[in-house]
Amino acid sequence: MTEATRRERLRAETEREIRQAARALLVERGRDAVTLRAIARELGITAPALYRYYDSHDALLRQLCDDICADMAAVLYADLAADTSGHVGCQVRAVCRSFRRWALAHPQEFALVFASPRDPLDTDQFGSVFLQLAGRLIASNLVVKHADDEVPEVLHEDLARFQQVLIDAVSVHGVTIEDDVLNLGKIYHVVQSWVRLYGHVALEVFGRFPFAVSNPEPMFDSMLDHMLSEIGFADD
Amino acid sequence: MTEATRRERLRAETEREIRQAARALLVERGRDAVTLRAIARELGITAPALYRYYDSHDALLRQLCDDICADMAAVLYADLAADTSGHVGCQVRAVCRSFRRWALAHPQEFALVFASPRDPLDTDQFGSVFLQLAGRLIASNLVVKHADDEVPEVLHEDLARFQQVLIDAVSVHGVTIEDDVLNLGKIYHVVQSWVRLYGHVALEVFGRFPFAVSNPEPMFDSMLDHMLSEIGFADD
DNA sequence: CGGTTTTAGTGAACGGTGTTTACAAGAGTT
DNA sequence: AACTCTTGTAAACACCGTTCACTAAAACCG
Repeated sequence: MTEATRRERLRAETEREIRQAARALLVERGRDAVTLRAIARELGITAPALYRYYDSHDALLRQLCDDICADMAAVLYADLAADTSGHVGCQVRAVCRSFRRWALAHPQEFALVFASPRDPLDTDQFGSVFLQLAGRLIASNLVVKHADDEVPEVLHEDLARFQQVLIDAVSVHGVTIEDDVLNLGKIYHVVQSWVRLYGHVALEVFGRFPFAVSNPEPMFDSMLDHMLSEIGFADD
Repeated sequence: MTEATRRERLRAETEREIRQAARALLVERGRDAVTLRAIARELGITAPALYRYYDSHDALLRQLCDDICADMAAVLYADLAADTSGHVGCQVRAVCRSFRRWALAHPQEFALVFASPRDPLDTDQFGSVFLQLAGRLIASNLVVKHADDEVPEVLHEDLARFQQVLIDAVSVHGVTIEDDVLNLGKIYHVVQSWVRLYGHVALEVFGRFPFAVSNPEPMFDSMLDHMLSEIGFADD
């Protein structure tokens, strides 16, 4: 069965251990603790050996980002699947809550993936996760509600492109979106929802609300309510 | 006039140069380039000498954060003052735009101050800047519009405390807020506005919109419009 | 099988980092 | 002038990313 040679198996195993060690260091002692020497120490090898697996410390960190995104995606998908209500509104709510929960439980990972200046070109898995989830949820049965003329005309081009990206993303998985379900107005509100979701979660993770919030969860839920009703998921 | 001794003046000057060098390094070559040795090199001294001014590298970074906040505050206040329209809605818009402009022009600073995991205890100047600006603008003549019962009851306590903090913050500067102008519903919407403002700006700075936005400014302005109308600044 | 190539790992080295320590030299004080 | 306080230095320690020459073992091949 395993076509891999002995050497390939060992290499894959070592690579797995490297990622695992890097992740543990990030979680337990922060971004700056993810050093080549610390990772190597964990594996019982020397630092230069890691260059057989990654071109540089930077490349390893990028890999780490991708791993984090993949793991987060798995969590989000799982929590989405756990919602058996059949109501899209509930599903959206479940995913948003899942995102917040994940971010609060993994602040270092969140900071690395979602709050580091980076070139917009290099994309990790996050983009596709977002597209898959958003696309899937939108495609289901979102009530058509928003007129295109609500959104400024300058944005039409970008939003139309994003619309196409969304359609392509879900069509890869066999789902098709009818044109009347996904208009520009709706796309715009999806983006606005992402702004609010991300804004709240990041502020909470980074402790940047302008006052001490003793219990942020109801505030988040309240924000979600407004967000969902605004986007048309009011009584789903 | 200058009561300071010669030594005190020299010390203050050196400290100023340290901050200046640290800032330049952050701006030009990123957070990781702000090293004690690099700063010392810039001043023509040796690294251990910096320990006469700061307890550690970490303490220096914290000072850097405060400096950044102070500078940003100065920019925001200036842009606020530059708006001579007399309309509070225009002033809020001016400050929000100023915040976005500053963040885009200073991504490294923004990331350091607004997107680093930190203990919520240690507060830099940002909190007071926010309070001053928000308080001042709210105090002016915001149309009463939002009922308290819109906000979940669990939030009342936190929001009431924040309300008091706001009142105190502006009263220090001689401004008083009448009770009927600042109710919990309004406070809640102020917080929600901060969520959206921060969310958009951070997403733009970090390139984390789910698709390539070729021209984010109109999207920001559009968001601002919705935000202001929601908070009651519609036709000010 | 025997010889060759490919590979994963080592150890030493280079220049960089934060931090501590012992020490010098000047400024301020009495 | 003698003394103290302050600001700097140089040396050292342990850590960092990275390069390079080298070894030993695995894989390949005639």
